[in-house]
Amino acid sequence: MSSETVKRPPSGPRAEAKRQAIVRAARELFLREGFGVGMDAIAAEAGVSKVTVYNHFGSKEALFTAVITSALDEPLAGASPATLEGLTEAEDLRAAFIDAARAWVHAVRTNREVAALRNLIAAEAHRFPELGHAWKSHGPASHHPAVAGALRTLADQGRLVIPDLETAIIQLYALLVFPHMVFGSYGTQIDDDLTNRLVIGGVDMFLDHYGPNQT
Amino acid sequence: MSSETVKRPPSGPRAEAKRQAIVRAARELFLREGFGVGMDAIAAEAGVSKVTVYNHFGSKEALFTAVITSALDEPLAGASPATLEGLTEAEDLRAAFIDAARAWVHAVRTNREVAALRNLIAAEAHRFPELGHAWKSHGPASHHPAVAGALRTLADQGRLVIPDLETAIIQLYALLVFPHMVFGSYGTQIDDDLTNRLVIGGVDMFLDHYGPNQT
DNA sequence: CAACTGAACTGAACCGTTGAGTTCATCTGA
DNA sequence: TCAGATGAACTCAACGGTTCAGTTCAGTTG
Repeated sequence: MSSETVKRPPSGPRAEAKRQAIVRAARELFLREGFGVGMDAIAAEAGVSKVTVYNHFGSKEALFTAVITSALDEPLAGASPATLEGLTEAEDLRAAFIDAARAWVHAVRTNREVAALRNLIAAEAHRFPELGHAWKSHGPASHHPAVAGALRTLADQGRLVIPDLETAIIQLYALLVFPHMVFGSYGTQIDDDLTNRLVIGGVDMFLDHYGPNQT
Repeated sequence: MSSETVKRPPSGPRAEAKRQAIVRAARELFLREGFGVGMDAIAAEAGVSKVTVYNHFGSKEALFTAVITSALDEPLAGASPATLEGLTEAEDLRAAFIDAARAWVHAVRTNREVAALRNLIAAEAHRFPELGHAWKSHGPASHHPAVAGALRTLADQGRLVIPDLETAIIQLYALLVFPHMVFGSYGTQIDDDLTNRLVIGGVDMFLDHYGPNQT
């Protein structure tokens, strides 16, 4: 009888290179054209034979999930945790807050791919139910704890008065990053000037409300 | 020569009923299954022959745009403009503000279909470029002027101090409705209790910052 | 009321295309 | 040598859209 080779993904150094090229091309095309893009197009974009694609990933759906999961681990959070940490020991809280907010907003604004990914997943969620969960857990929840920790520390230091931490966190997100996410999903972008005013105004509003001077 | 009948959509009482049934079924299936759903399925769901569908709408794309545009005119804004108007002549500004905000948030939260529609359009935007524009103009921009008017009036009355109206409007949206839109597009919903805290906290934060007592 | 009319509807078969996935003989490079 | 890559040709199913012969139904006429 024959050698009974069950279909397994190829391994080896060159195989890995091809694999990366395929994922990269697939990601780009999925993002640009949606899930409806053809496998031939993906193979061509990757500079690879269609058969090779099917040797690595057994199906289009498997390739799609591979793209999503790989994209999930990669660009997480940007530089936000570092600046968030520095917040608790800053001398000028408002200035440090504005700096951190600016970096954070910049990360959200430039990563247009993240928004596109979210739309893709939402649109194709019915075909990949388990992907929604993976996305949600890797989404904003990832550096959510960092923000929570920073706010709690500031409250413990007496520099902020936060009666309801959960609400405060969402409000902070809302004032700083949600506008860019919402407008982005509408296809429009907030210009630099308005972005700046939103950062400063948002921070001032937040500190105005939760600062120790006020009730 | 022959009767030269150019293809025109059927008219008459019975035709109109069928047409509505088709649009309703198509909307439901597009929302649930995405644009990839088959015309046969839509016809079946509408209790109608596929030919009838093609007699009314010449193509799948035409049907899709019909669904979108019909959905655009229908549930607009809810009851927000009325409550917004009452704001400028309310005795207790905070209480009236909270009432208005609650109604507004409720409208956004219950209309889960609106969010799903937005995702659909975003996902299929490359196939229907003109639809994105129609959506944007009918989206939040529709009662945006009402909010702007109310805030301006309150500022003129001296009950609010708003140096930057554009920023203030976005902040109001951000504090009250954006959280529900963002979470909704992630597939999760904000529970009633947190919703309530966000409404009250958001209004307090806004009034705290823009009220005449503060700078 | 019965017969007629014509537009709208039906059901099923059908066509052409597209796209996922496979097969296979052949090439390539460590 | 041999696993992995290649390309071209192929299968198969789904889907958009059409055709057609026959049916429903609202309204009109005698």
